[in-house]
Amino acid sequence: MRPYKHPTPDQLTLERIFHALSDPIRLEIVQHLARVEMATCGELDGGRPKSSMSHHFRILRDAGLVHTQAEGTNHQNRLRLDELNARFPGLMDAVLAQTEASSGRVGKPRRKR
Amino acid sequence: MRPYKHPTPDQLTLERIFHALSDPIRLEIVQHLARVEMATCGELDGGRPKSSMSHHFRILRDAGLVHTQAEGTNHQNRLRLDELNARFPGLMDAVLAQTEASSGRVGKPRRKR
DNA sequence: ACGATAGTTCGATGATAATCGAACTATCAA
DNA sequence: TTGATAGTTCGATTATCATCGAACTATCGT
Repeated sequence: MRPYKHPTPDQLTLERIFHALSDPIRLEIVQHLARVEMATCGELDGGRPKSSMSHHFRILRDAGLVHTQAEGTNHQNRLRLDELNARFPGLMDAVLAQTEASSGRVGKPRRKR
Repeated sequence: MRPYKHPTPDQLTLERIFHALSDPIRLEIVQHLARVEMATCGELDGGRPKSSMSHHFRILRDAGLVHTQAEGTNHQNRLRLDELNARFPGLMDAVLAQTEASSGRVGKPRRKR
């Protein structure tokens, strides 16, 4: 299970991406990742069970929105911003424009560890 | 039931819009509307039952993507492009960029009126 | 090797959504 | 008023999806 499978840019579809972003939790994850550049799953769980978070990250990964990389015992996630901008110009601008305005925290207040 | 209820731009949410666009039929409807400016429900049904189409148009309407106006016995739909561009800059660019490239017809070849 | 931590996978449950026929509403034309 | 057309609403069925506990895998530190 370790080496995650990420779709290549040409495999991305709007439909899949829109489905991934149509869930409030996942939309917040994406907007949060834009602010912090990188985060582990645990940092964004907001008290939700790990299995739920794993599920959401998988959908974001499969849609091509997020890249996940194992680093020791925890997994770093980052937005695939460059690739998304290249493939769907404007899309992420729209998604992330909301971000700067509303700095509403997504999960835990912001870190510990 | 006649006078449709359309959300105002400030009532639009990305989440709702993304959900609306996460269905292949609805995504095609939107991309098609961008090409033809206006169309009745029947023009885009692609052989599907009216009740299904009515359902999809309602979701597009409720999400604020489409404006529907009754004209006699048939109802004209148009994309709310200006308002969408104002509220979520870049979003529709991304959605419609696919359109010009792939001119794949959505429903029936292109009817009268 | 042991325990702890981070995350995944599995499976069940409940919620949300798509599909479609049938009945209904509204408008127009004869 | 009758018939035809365009679309909506209702209700049932099915499919898709989110949620979460439990068991599992992998890595690190001691």
